[in-house]
This record gives sequence, structure tokens and C-alpha cells, in this order.
Amino acid sequence: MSNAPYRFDVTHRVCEVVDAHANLEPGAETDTVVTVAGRLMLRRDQGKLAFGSLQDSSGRVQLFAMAKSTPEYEGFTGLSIGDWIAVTGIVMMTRRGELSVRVDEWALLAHAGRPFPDKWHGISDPDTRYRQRYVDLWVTEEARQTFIRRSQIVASMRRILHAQEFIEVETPMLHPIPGGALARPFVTHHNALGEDLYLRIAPELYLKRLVVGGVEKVFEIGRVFRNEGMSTRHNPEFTMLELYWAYADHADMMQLTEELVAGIASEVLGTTTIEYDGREVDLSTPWRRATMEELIAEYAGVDVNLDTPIDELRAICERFGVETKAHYGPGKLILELYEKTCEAELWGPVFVTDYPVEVSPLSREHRERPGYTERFEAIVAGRELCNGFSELTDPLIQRQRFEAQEADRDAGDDEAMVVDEDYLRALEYGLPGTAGLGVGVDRLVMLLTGTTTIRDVVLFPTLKPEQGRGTAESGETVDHPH
RNA sequence: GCCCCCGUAGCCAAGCUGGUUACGGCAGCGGACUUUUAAUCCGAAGAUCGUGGGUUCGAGUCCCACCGGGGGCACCA
Repeated sequence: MSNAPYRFDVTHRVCEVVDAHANLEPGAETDTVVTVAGRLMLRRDQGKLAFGSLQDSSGRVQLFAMAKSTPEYEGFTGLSIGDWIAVTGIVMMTRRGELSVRVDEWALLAHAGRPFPDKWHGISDPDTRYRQRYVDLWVTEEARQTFIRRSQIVASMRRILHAQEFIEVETPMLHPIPGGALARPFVTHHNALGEDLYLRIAPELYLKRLVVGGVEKVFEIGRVFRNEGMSTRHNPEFTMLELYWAYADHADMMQLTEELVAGIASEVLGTTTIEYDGREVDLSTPWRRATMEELIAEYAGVDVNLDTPIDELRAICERFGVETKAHYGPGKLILELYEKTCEAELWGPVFVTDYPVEVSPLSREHRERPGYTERFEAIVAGRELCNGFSELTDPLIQRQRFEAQEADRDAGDDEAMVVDEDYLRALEYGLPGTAGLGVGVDRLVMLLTGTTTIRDVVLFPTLKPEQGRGTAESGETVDHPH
């Protein structure tokens, strides 16, 4: 059994020691005694002297040990890189001007039985970084910073929404009917119920039920699951912010969205001008608004709308290399054309508006443009950041939309929606004009941390199982000191 | 699901058109060293070259399959 202590009294975080003694003269010794703890990340032995670097969650500080004053000096110099230790001693400055804690007492808290990667080169293999994030976090400074920033971004998001009196809720992750988005779900099974359940693809329909229930401003930040391909911007489970705001419409929501994103950037980064992928992004408000058709005209140079003859639309799509299916109507064709020709080109931030009804089964029809909806997506750096709209509130129209979706499903579209009778029943009780928004939190974090792959903002991204490779069971030798 | 690329010791990493005992660095091990900063110096060691087949007198290198990863496409409110 290990004789490592069950608990240990630490008096200072490393950053507190560093901050409080930044201006010591070289060679100075204070009479401030501190106890710090962390991992030994480097060691430089020099005979009767030894230097080490102790790292905790707040930073690094040098350790200074002397054979004549450090107890069990041989044991100290025999520590492994990566060992968790606690050190008690005075704060001092070496002759070369490196702030240090003198090792007057020390204790081993946990031995690192596996060697840490190269102290200088770190880990380059992404597989190792994602699989063994516990190692990556110690070795890769940027990784640690990214996840700290992620926490700050989400905290800022909550702070801003709470300040506007939105209420945070949690709704089911196990859904009897997958709904609220066009996506393939993961299926699971509940034994006692004897029923299949679906991991949610969106919380949308539950949150709008809450508006029916009188929660006028509501949001949820949580995981959703989509059974789709993986890429630099797609992880099968990812985090969404969804919010609903009674009595408001899409224009209000666009304003809230840009203020939210710019506000988070200001709070967390101190600026609304950021750099992404080598280019500047100006998140300051207001953001440009442009209809989908205006953008198609701008980027593809063709004028299309819902009145364009469908044969002509198909021909245009083919000209731009868009793959079309027989059951696509004009709305779907226009959306496909937009996605092919515009989306990746849009640096933004820009709100793309006026999505066709055909591709927006939960959005309310545009008050001035029949066939279109009051829906918008914000595009930043060529990526979809969020989606929002004036919500469809009429239960009869919603039923028709669901039925149209089921027709698509019957035509072979396994991402189409199915009729949710309870949701329709909720709408029958009355949903006032309401605006809704969904934000991809991981993508927002990517944007604000300058990260180009979602795996760098998700602590444990989905990977294939490694099947025993590199695990203790594989017969690899592990150094057990006890 | 498709295409391209990658996989050499705990980590980083050479290895040109196939040619004998696979170059090094860090970490680890032994030794020297009382102010180092990726400490330095000396010494010894550590490799089923992702796995399995195949071609060849000879394979880390060429071919096939599989495993894992990366990028792209498809898919993706």
C-alpha cells in the first residue's frame, strides 16, 4: 500500500507565491515560508545543489534544494519527472534571479509510474494528445489555456443571460421521439420500459413547451448527440446553447445574438477584434444582415428565388456541382446552392436570413415573404455559428410541416422529422410569438480560442477504441514503487 | 462510406531510388559537479520499425489486407 498522505495542507498556489515576490533582488532570501504542491516537471541536479520546476494548476515555480539543508536530499534528487510532491520552505531569489522555493521540507504525494513525454518537444502525436488528455494537459500549455478559456466563455455566457433574466433549465436527454433538428439520432434501449429511446439531437421542443408553461425567457446549455460523420467541426456529442424568448421575434434575437457573442469576447478576451486562421474577425455590433438570395447573387452571380422555375433551379445547381435529389423542392435547392457557393466564403460575421419554409419546419413564415421564414444563421469565418428564428406557433401549420417531413422520411430522408403529438398538444394550449436561438458552443470556443479543430476544444473527443494498445493490460511495464 | 497522407524505444526524431550490427536527442540507469534555466560532462543500456501476409538473395524502405490517427469529400438545424 502507498504511504502517500490522504490529505495535505497547502498554503499557497504557485501563482500566489510568484505574484507576491516578483521584485526580489537576486540572492535575496525572505522569511516567508510557504507550502506548495504540484508535479515536478523538470529537474537539474548539480551535485550538492538541485533545481526543479514545480507546476500546479496556476503556474510554475523553481525549487531550490541543497544537500546540507534539504532533508533526504538523495531521495529528492531521485524523484521522477511527473511525481506529485509538496514542498515547504522559504521564498528566495537565486543569484541568477530565478524566484524559488527552498526545499526545507518535502513529501511525495504520488509517484508517476509512467514517464512523461519529452520536456522540450512535448507530444506531437494527436492520437496521444486526445486519448491521454491527462498527459496533454500537463505537457501542452496551449491545451490547458484553451480549456480554461472554454470555462470562462461558458461562464460569461451564463452571466450575460442571467443578467437579462433568462432562466437556465435542464430538459431530457433521453427522448422517446427525436426532434428539434434534422439529424440522425443515436438509439438506446430502456429495459424496464421495454422501449427504445433516442439521445437528444436538440432540446428545442422541450424548451418551447416550457414557454407554453409560462417560462418567458429560458435557456439550456447542454450536450446533444448526432449520429453523423466526424470532422474538424463535428464531434458526435457537442454542446449547444439554446434559448427562447417570449414576445420577441427574429430581429430581436439577431440583436441579442450579436450582443451575446461580442459581450463574451469582450469579457473573456478584452476585445471584439480577434484573429482566426490568420485573418481578422471583427465581432463588434451590429453584424451585417443579408438574405440567402442576396448572398447567392453576390457570390454565385445568379438570381434565384422561390418563383424560379424548378427546372431552371436544378440546372443552376448542377452548373455549380450541387448534388440534388428528386424530391428536393425549390427551397431545398436554393439552400443547397447557398451552402455550396456562399457559406465557406463568408468571413462575416453575417446573419444569413430568409430561409425557405421547405427547409425550416419549426420556423414561422416570414410576415412579408410567403414561402420564406423569419430564420437566420450567423456565419463567422466560413462556419455556421448559430441558428435562430421566429418560432412557428400555430399547431395546425406545425402539424402540416411535420407531415411534410414525414413524407420526406418516406422518400428516404432518414434525417427528416417525425410528428410529435405531445408537442402539437402543447402548441394547442397556446405559444405566444417567441424567438429561439441555438448556438454551437464548441464552435464559439473554437472561434474565440483560434482553434481550427473541434477536438482541441473538447476534452475527450470521440475516437475509435484503441483495443488494448498502450494500456496497462497490454503487458506494458509500469513502474510500481510500493 | 470514399480518396490522400501518416504510424521507427516512454517522448521527439533520422533512415536518399530496398543492401549488411536502424543516426541522434530528451527521459530512465551508473558516475562527476554548491546558483542551474532544455544545465553540462563521462559511461552503459533501451526498437516485435502499428499488426498479419507477400515479392526479393536481401524489406523500416516495394505490394496486399487489417488496426489506429490526420486531412479532404460525402454527410451534417
